[in-house]
Amino acid sequence: MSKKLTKRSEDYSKWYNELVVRADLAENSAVRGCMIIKPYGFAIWEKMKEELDKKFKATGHQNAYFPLFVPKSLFEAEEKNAEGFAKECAVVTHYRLKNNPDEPGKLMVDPEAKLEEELVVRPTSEAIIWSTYKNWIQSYRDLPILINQWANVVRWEMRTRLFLRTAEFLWQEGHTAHATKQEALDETLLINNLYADFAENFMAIPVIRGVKSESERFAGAVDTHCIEALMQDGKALQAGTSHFLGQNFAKAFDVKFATSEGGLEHVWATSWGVSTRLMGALIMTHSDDNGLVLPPNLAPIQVVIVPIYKGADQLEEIAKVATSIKENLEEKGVSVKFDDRDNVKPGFKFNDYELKGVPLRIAIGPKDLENNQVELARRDTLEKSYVPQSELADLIPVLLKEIQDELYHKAKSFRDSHITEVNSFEEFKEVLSNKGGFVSAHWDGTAASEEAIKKATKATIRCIPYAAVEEEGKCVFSGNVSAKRVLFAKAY
RNA sequence: CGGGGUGUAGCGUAGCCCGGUCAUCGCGCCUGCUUUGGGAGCAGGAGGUCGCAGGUUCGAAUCCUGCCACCCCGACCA
Repeated sequence: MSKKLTKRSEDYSKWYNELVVRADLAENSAVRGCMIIKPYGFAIWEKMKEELDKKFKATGHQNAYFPLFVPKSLFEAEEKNAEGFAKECAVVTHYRLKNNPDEPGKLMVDPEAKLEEELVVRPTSEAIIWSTYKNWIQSYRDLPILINQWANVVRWEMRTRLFLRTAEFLWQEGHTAHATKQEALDETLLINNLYADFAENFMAIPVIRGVKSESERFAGAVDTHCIEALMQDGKALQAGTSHFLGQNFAKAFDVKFATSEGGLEHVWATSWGVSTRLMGALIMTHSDDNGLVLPPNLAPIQVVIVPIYKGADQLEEIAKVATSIKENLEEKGVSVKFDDRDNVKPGFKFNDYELKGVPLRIAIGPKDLENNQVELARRDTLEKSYVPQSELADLIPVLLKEIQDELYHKAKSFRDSHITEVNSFEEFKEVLSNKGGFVSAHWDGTAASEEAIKKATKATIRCIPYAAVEEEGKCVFSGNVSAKRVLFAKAY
């Protein structure tokens, strides 16, 4: 394997895959389409979970857990939802293996142990959860129910890619039940905005908030809200979704509640989720030819200290200084690693931590001991400077904050410069194939035009932005009247 | 499921057309010494049913048949 990463500009997919593997985030498993998330990658995911969990709880949500298996009869209750996911379901049909009489030492599925009813491995949990909510809800006093679960789900995708599309993935899925339509609509919006805030302020990923067109809508939803991010190759990535489910699931599972006025009504619902796919967004938003670039908020190691020394005596001297710097920083809540491994040289460590995206690196050598300084290097800009040891504890927290902000602004200015307004289909195609990114265009609101555009360009409507202004226009494809511009892009 | 491709050490590969000291090279790994301010050098070493199963042949990584797996391009998708 070559030491240098494939260049991002040369082969974006190859760059991405190599980066994920070599930065120690994840790897393909022997199981078809499934991914192994390695400790370093999982530490990042845990930081994301922790922050999201905090936000969910601050808005009144609670965690719970529902079964992995969904009996087929429950799964098919909400027809649109079932139909939408039917093509990618793993299904459990048997519950026992036995010795294979024809092949000693091998096992076979015991045909006697066929399940009377097949179990669908959840691709999403609306069905199992709503069949449960039915038992929990009788009166308006039981509402709202605001529940989130951290879980794995399985979707048998034809083609998979690390983090972006795997057969099994980790996510959180919120499922709420409300007495009124307005309350459910508010919840849908609350969560989409919560996701946007999380993506932008915690992950430094700028996103566009909006609503999906009918054809991109979640199966079983009345409306799907989403946040859309833009990757460095000009393709869009759906980073999170929040669905207003109306009364679809309440009707499918017959969930009614007694109102305060003595009536009986169907419950209103939402569901929402973000997944390990956000890790893909993280990687593709910030990383470069040297490897991963992590926003300090997410970095398992925020500062690494690399000693440069000859002989054990010198290492000891450096270790004293390094340990004291480490302690001072840890007191301020900064996570620090002192890498005193003796089997690799400093140059190797420099490259390794750049590959892993550690935001700041401190190098300490004999020269620095003499001058009471350290060499401080930023991962994002690759800038190096010499800093007095005494200033580090104050400087570094400030610098980490600054890096966090600058990563966001850099990504945002890239994103903003890749939203192009077009007014003809020629222009549409030209921008899409030469520049990429989001194309802001008028659309007549019909599925037919959307489909035709997709066929001709591979671009789909990513969302109808909340911020879209009402203006008279003509659909870029059909020429029919349009009231606002929507965002198209090629997507992951 | 259509079209194309690939399976050789932990990873990446050469060899395959034209069968015969061809199992090659790089990375990694182990041991030792020297190194250490940007991916160390030298010396020695371990590691392989050449995807699986048949067949052709005196002889198969190489040719033939079947199977399996994976990758890329479509359809599907958080």
